[in-house]
Amino acid sequence: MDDLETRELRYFVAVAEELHFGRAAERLGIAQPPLSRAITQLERRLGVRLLDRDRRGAALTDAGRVLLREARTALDAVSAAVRRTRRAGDPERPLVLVTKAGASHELLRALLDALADPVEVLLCEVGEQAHRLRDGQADVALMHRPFDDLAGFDTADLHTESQVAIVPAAHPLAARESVTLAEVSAVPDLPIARWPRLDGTYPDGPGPEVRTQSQLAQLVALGRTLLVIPASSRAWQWPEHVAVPVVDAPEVTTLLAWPPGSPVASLVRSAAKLSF
Amino acid sequence: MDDLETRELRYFVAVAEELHFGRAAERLGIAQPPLSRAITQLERRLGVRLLDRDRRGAALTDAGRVLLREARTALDAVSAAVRRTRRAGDPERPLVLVTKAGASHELLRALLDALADPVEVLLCEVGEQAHRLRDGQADVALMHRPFDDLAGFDTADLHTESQVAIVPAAHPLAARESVTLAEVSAVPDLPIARWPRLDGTYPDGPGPEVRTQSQLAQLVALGRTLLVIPASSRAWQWPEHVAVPVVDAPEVTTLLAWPPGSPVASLVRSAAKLSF
DNA sequence: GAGCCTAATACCCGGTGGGTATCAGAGCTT
DNA sequence: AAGCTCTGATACCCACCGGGTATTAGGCTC
Repeated sequence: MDDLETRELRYFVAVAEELHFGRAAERLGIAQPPLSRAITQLERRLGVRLLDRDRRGAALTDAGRVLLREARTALDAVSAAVRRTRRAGDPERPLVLVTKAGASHELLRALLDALADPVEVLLCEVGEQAHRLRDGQADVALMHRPFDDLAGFDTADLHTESQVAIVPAAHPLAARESVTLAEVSAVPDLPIARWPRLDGTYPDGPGPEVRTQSQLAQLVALGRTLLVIPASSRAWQWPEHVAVPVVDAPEVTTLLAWPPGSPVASLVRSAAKLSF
Repeated sequence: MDDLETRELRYFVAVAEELHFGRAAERLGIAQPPLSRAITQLERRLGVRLLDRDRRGAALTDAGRVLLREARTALDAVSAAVRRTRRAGDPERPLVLVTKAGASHELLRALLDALADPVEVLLCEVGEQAHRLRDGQADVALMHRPFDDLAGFDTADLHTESQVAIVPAAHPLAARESVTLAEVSAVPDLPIARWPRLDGTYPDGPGPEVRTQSQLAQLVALGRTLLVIPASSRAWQWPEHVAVPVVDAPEVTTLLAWPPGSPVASLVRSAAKLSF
């Protein structure tokens, strides 16, 4: 009566994301009628209307939005169970550490040295670490406060530092000893790039839209945007750019995060202590 | 190939908990042969041996222990999805707050007043709040640091206080201005009670074993054990007992906890600010 | 009103989850 | 040592249900 199967959750997520039964069915590799029936049955079992069907598709109800969020985390948890169990059965399983491209090499190197066991490093795009951790693709993540979403993880701080602005050497700001956030936000010819939100849409603003680190690097190199980043991120500093301290930007803490209850906790904590 | 159904997880959890196919099958309401087959199939699909079958039952492998832990959290997440979706579809859904019996009445009252919306209060035993939160039976929990397991939740502190020891008025310690943890631990005629661990076993020690608050209350009332608790817990202080400050006991923080990403976050945060 | 695009309904089929009956092997008991 | 007992595994069958195709039912556009 009240235990759903993951299949039903997958089906619902597909429909909720596509908002279209036909496309969702195609994505799932099944025909449209069984999918319609499955969703109807799901609604009957939950006793709740999830979608408002309409002549040109479907729209989520409030309850549907709740289920979409909950179903995603539940499916992640199931995936995590599969991945972690498989890895636990592998005799020479490496620890998987996920980090975004562009994190400090020195710190990463020191960390890998501190961990005696073999470690596999997985690179992902900005903001993706949490998801990799949640669905079991990684055991531990290198993340940054206050940027990354740390909700639901245990953490150990590694390093705290201030931020600098990366500007073309020829720009007026490049001569400054230091700048403020208000100043860098207001530079009209170097609007700050906009990252997508969790739902894939972009906030309004004058800056260019970017999805990946490499897109951003391209824009910075072209002198089309400026960038506020932790001081240690030397990878961004080409000869034709300079780094100017931003006095009132929040401190950035590089830290390790892992799912609560994971057996990596003790290992990682001691490594974090060792390396700093 | 790599997506399990919750049914398979439920079956495995039952076997892993009973360590006996027959009893597990009975608990699940199915016959033993299909259960054996399901577990075998699960092992084949994961490519990992989960149980060492034996003449007198079964024992978990390392991978099996991993799957047991992961499967429980995944099943909790699925239950949470069902509960929260049902509640989201209910037009006059109350917020469900879970607290252990014996928490401060004044604080709880102030909190309920601060929350404009109707709130349903759910009482549970010590240490059970986290589970109620994880499987969606509650939206927010009143918990205590450093006692409760806060892993995986967002929190807002409400109140911090020191601890006192509750001892019979006739006892020598009752005359003291203050005591230390070392002193109260060493009182031979009032050994501190032992609570079960997460797996249900008890740590060694001279004190009586308790499972519930009321059992403990009984023992305290009988003068068979002493108790170190936050100073505000007046409910424990009968006329024939006195409270003696414990100078080196850790401060106890009463706080609200909720699952990350929950829409109650903003509501609860503002209420927490209002009430203190 | 014709044509379309949507989701829902009708109906059939095959796979598989669950049932009973039975087997197989490792301790006990005597 | 033979047999009993308790375990999980195997064999086999059935019925349900998840998935398929064909079709219907609305509502929009032109």
